Amino acid sequence: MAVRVRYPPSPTGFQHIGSVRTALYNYLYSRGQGGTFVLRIEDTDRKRFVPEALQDIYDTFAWLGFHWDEGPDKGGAKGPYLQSERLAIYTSYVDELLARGQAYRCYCTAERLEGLRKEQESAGAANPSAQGYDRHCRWLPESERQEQESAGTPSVIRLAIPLEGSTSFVDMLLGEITVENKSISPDPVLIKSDGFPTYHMANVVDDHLMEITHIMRGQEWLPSVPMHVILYHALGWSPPAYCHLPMVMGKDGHKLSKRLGSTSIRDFRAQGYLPDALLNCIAMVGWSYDGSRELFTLKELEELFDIGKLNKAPGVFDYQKLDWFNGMYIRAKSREELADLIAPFMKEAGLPSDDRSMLQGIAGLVQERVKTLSEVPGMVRFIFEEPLAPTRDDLLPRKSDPEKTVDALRRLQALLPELGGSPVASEARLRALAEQLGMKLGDLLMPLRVAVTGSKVSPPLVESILVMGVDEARRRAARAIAILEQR
RNA sequence: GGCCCCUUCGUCUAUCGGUUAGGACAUGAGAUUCUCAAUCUUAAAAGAGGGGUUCGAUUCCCCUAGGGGCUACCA
Repeated sequence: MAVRVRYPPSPTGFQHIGSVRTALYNYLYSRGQGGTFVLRIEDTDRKRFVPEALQDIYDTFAWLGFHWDEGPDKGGAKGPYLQSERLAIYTSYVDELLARGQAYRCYCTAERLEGLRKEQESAGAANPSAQGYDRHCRWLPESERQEQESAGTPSVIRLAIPLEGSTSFVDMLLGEITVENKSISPDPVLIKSDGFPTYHMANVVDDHLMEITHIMRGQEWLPSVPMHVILYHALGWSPPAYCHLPMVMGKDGHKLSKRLGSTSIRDFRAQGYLPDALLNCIAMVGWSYDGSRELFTLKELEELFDIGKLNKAPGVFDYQKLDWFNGMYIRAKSREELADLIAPFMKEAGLPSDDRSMLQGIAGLVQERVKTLSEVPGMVRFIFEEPLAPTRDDLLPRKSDPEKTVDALRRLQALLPELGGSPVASEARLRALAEQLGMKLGDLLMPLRVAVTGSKVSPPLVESILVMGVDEARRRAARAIAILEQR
């Protein structure tokens, strides 16, 4: 049977590291198996729906560069792929369950449920097992049921979980798992009072109707599997294969959340991470190829991904490692590619971003010393905006007299117009000057570096000057000389 | 509280009974270098604890501990 997997986000927040990893593994598995990858939007919670989040799903995966074969934007034979457009389907199946007595209407009010919860909390250890709904309406006499119906009391529909026995299933990663029916959430809601299905109902019905063969998702779903299995059986279906992935956690050891710094993909994008780097890094949390190789393109991952190499233990997403990955990918780009990537960040920072040869020059300046694209403007701002006037202290190397430094700066200033062409040739001329003065090139250049860049730390000076233009560099050198000559 | 899952360097991981327990990030030291980076070399760094099984356990089983998840008319 052809493999069909799905990624079912709910549009309640932005796509983040954890959700994208789940999507990625599903995608990779579908590619490796020659299967189909389906996107299904689980928008059954009207209160939490945020339209921006829906758009974010499309934007994120377009940027990351992998896509589904069937989905709301793409169509497909098993649609619609928006759960809010499938309401009639869910009700028809729940009617069957109702008719067979496998589900029942519950008229309990939110207040009663709340009171029940409080009661159970205070009962504490005295009543260890029975937590959750007390199944009050499951045993409602027919007369009372009629009464509620004619009174028009709002109701939900609950699944009647078997009171005895146990339910088991096999997880591809975790093996066989068996749970006592007694410990399954007592009679979960299938249809809410607003007529929308809950996740439990919708995902079971849709996975079956969409002929999903494998469910790959985070381990936080593990506890609800027995209940889903019961639902499948109640509907006369058999469940798909399960594979529960280890969770991705933040540095605090908890499930990734907004508060721990940015985890949303759009934020990483804004900070100047490259999609390939991010994907590569995400893929390595919970899966590894052989423990030594860790640089992979999407294409390679598609071929190499293997469920057997998944890890069972949850993993912490390492931001420092992401920086390293990003640096590797930035360095692997060509000047031209990097120039294109840099342009929007220059523009965003209010710096020139249209001159391609200039951008390529900048790419050369920063390529080996930047971890994210957003660092670029700060690193090259001095090229476009004259830095604050340096102080004497900054200009004067330790243990060096002002006269010598001024003299060196003068010589440099005079030499500047002759620079040009290749950085190598320019550097050779400066090296010759240093030799002539009996100085090390580094010592000769430091005052000029401060004069030109405003800092002792900068991209390579010679190349920077060439990008900036020698005239501007001369002006700044002159300014530095003036500062040193002030008494 | 109950149920479920997990447990190798600080972090991501390799090992599918026999290894000096390997790699990577981060960290320290050194080399190189026009500063900073990048690059190269190098150092330190791990099998939670206790029982078994076995000629032999990081590896298989059990217990304990620790961590995480779930326990909604959210997904």
